Amino acid sequence: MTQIATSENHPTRFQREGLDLVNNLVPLSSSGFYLVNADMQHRGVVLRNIEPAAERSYLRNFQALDPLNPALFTGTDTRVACIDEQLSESELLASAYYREFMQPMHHRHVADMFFRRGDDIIAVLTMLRTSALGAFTDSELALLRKLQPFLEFALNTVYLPRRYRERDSVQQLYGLTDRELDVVELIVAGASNKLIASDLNLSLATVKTHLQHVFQKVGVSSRTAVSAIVLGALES
Amino acid sequence: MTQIATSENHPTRFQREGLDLVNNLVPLSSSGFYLVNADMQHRGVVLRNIEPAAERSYLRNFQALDPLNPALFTGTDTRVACIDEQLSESELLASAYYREFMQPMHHRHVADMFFRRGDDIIAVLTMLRTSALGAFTDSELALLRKLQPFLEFALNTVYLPRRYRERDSVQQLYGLTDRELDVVELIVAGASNKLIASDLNLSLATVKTHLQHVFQKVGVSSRTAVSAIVLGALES
DNA sequence: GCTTCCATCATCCAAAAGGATGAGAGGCCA
DNA sequence: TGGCCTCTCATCCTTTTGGATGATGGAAGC
Repeated sequence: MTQIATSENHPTRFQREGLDLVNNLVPLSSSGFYLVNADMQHRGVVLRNIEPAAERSYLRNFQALDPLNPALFTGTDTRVACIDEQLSESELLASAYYREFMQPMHHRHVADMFFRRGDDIIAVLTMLRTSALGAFTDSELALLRKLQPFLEFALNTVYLPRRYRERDSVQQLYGLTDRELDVVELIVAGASNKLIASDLNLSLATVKTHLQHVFQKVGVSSRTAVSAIVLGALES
Repeated sequence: MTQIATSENHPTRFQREGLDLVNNLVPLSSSGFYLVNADMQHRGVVLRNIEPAAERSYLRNFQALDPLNPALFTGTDTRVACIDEQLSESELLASAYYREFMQPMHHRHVADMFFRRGDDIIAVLTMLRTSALGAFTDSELALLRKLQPFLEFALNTVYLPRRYRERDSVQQLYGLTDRELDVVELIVAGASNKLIASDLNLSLATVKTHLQHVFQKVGVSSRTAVSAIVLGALES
């Protein structure tokens, strides 16, 4: 999309690359890659062909009903879960989750790839198909299960440590709120306000408001200064 | 700043994980993952079922003859090269490279996956098969080619950042002139154009001209993106 | 209930940055 | 000498940022 998208520092680059990978390997109508914290809250959501409104609706109303809810898989060592393996077709089609959430979105088949740190699930890659695309075949699921270890390794060792360490220390140092920190992360990655707005699903006005608060807290008056100061603080 | 656990604690972990991945996905009799520097010297070699002596023999005597020598693929965008695509069977079997190197090691089929930073090849994952395992099929090669972008991305975020540390390397990396580099340095420090102008005793117009050239060379369109990219290249 | 944060969005205005283009002076080199 | 590069500066115009201010809904806490 823009030059920013290719920046190595972009916080969601890893997720986008991961989605590219699975989309190249198995046909999908929609997909998403989200990080979860200990409360199973979604963070850093990256979606392919899914409306942000659908994501919000899921979080608000349907997450608890999700047969692939990651909370159901903590303690197991499941790498890839497929909804067709969890429920029979008749069970699924009769469920409120299917009728009220999946069907309106034209999702028929779902497979989730789980990523763990220790026993905790720290990220989920969701793969969705319309009925036209057909069910996930055994060989596709086998492929995905072979893929999972490397993705999990890369996620744990190259991506999350940096991201989390940076986020925590910067947030504490300047007393930033969660949302302000989201904005700062993208500022440091070199994103424009417009890109930040679309990345975080905010209006431009909201981005600017957050940014003004950041300027106040950090004690500067330009985005580049924020970038310089934040990155400087991280080196010490 | 942030040290990446992989490169710090287990320098070859990334390569081992990568080899595990491809060995899980396609049957191989031997495999290797090596990093190369600008002179095509091997570094950080990790081998599966290959004698270190064979590697030394390759470097000493056969590298120059290798039809998959990465030097032959700089400037291309080949992701995965297969020896059977480069040479006909009769050509291969007649070659000194085959008779004196591959055959004694019982290698019959070879595919190499190349990893680049910009145009330079920075790493190669070599996959080897005995004749009993058969040639790499089109679908296997297709799978490997789909895998390559993600591996390349992950490799670049792990390994390469440390290669471009100093001011000099940033200048070389993007072909910046001295004056342009002066400007970049102040950009990264968070300075406004006005401040840069007064710091360097230039007019605002000159600063903007330099900056436009920098944008072109680095391939971005905003100062914050320059900052992000330069600092990203320097981070360890 | 009331207050205080947070997150969201809006409008209006001013300042800064970015894009396109031209151009002159000096150095270097074949 | 002519060509090429670097560094310098200019003008004109568009887009983006930053600053000020106000407003709403929700969550948390007293």
